[in-house]
Amino acid sequence: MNKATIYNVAYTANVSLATVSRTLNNPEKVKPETRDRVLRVIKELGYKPNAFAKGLASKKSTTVAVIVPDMSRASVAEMLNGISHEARKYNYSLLLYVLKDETVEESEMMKEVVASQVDGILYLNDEINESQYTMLNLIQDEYKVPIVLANTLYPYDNKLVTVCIDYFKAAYEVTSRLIKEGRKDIYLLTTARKYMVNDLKEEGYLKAIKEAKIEPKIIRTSGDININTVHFHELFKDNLTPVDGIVAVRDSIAVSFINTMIQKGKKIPSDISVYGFQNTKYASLSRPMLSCVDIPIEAIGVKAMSLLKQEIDGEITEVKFNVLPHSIISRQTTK
Amino acid sequence: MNKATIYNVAYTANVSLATVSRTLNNPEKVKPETRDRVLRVIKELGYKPNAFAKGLASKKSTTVAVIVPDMSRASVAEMLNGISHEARKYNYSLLLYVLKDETVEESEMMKEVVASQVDGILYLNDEINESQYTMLNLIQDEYKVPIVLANTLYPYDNKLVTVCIDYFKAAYEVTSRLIKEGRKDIYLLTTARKYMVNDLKEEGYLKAIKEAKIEPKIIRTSGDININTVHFHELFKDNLTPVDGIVAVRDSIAVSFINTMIQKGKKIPSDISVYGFQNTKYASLSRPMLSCVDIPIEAIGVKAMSLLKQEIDGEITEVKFNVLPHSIISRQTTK
DNA sequence: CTGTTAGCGCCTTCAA
DNA sequence: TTGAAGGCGCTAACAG
Repeated sequence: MNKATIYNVAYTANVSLATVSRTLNNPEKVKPETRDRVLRVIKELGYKPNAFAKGLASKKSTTVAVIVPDMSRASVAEMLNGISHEARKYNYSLLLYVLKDETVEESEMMKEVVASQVDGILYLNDEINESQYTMLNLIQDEYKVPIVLANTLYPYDNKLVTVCIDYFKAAYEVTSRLIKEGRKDIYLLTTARKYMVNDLKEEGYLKAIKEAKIEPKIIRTSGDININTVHFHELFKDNLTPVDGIVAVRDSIAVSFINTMIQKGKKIPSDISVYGFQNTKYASLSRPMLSCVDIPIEAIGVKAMSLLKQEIDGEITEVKFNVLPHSIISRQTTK
Repeated sequence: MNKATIYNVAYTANVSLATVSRTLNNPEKVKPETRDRVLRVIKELGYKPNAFAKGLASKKSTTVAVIVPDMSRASVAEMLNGISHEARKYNYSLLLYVLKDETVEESEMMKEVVASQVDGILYLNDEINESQYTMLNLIQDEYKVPIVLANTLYPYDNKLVTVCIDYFKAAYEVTSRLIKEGRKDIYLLTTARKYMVNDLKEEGYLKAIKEAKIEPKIIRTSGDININTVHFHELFKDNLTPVDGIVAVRDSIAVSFINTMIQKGKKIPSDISVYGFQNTKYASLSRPMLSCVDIPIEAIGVKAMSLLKQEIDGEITEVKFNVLPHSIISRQTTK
């Protein structure tokens, strides 16, 4: 049983508890010899400071909350790798909150998050709307707890620090590439549920389409693979609806579209060129391998965590929007 | 700023702080009228108990640690959905520790985990070996913190509560099915890094192979898609090596094998039948859709969390091994 | 450079 | 049914 407290250490090292606390938190303020002695005792006794007592006394937890929409989204999981890696550098712990199947209201949950005394909040929910943004802003102001948005954004305001890519531009670019390939019937495959990030992709798509003076075609489908597969089958049932280009807002949607169409005898990319979005494992595991926008998701996680750490340390960052560079990966589903 | 403490509530409700504490933790010990009054004030003031003070005083955190090997593994992410859902029922928080890219020793990290005062630990790392198991056991005994293993197991001992499926049997079953299909050159595709769960799958495979008196063929490859794709290309380069059946320890390995072989002109399943393991999204997104062992991963998460909760509450469970039923899903890569 | 002391906010006996 | 008081383990002035 780890009953070693700071008192035990102080006693056997023949110092006061204050000295023990110092060698741990401000080593430079302790004479090297005593410091070494204390350190030795700490090791001997296997002493680890009690996180609660420390937090209560110092008002800091070295813990940040991570709010995610759904763990099974590949992008979220990969971002967490980056966040975790960076957090370890600062010795920060991660408190995980999954919004999926939410029974409590989100604002209520955020208050619980704050009550858990986290030093900061990482918000990875891309399905953000105005009321949520306002709520987050309120939380940040009222409780003085810094919040960083990662791989999402709310472009109409800049109160919250944000790490993202230029979704608009990325969508514009891939759509333009399809147009340059000579594609005329280019569909955007997006989610039925509307939200900011996908709205931006839609705008980028529309801009390129309008510039080329061709007709925009948008299919709003489910994020669920099984549902959208059925949906695609239905939509292109007769094989008469012309389609020769695809921009999908998620890799998984692109892959299930490809599977559906190949089953119908279409050739990819000769008949239809396809771009996905994100560059998850789905993209490398599809056949043909999916061309897509590469979102540097781990880097976004790392950057978000490091900015949050800065905010926690009181280094106010003037630049709220941190737009990381994306790239376009040409694999086998485009020419 | 949420400076509302228990004192504020007590003051404006005209009671002592003890009463406030009671209405929150032992409501039945408070007269309904006072209780209602206190509750009203709590709401008015937006009071949320400080988690640190509460933890320090009560010695409980209502927080469990979740130790995972790598977030980007689909199985891990999906299990977390289940865990999170169940944890919410008990109002438990999740502290996330990712082992990937570990710089510190695992036993050292576990001590940090314990120092963070979690009430219990969920260990989702399937790459467990004897020394780790011993270490976990030590932690559980020494610090009196319950540990539950989820989707992994160490079959040679039964000190730790475990939730898993019968990996051995599952592998035996799918291998047997391939044999019944008339397959003769059945490969096991497993990871180069040896670990318990995959060793069990290997044993199940070997048992079926031996019973059928055919030759076992095992390929140990990487968990990394790009690497194992190259590996498969190399191994079956000449197209002369006979192969007509596959059991892969992970869906992703099965899918990359399929892609490689189809590229070489093989037909699935007429030339080669393939079984994967897990039933992740990769299985439904492959073409043809992957037949595989279905591991009820969310259910494992739920069960693990609920057992952990029981242990925390002192309800010692006699049954250490909880083997959940798996099933075999026949899709398009088998006859 | 080190020790003393007063909290941090809450829970939990013990009395009343 | 309620209140008073001690203490959980640690940090952070303030002295020395």
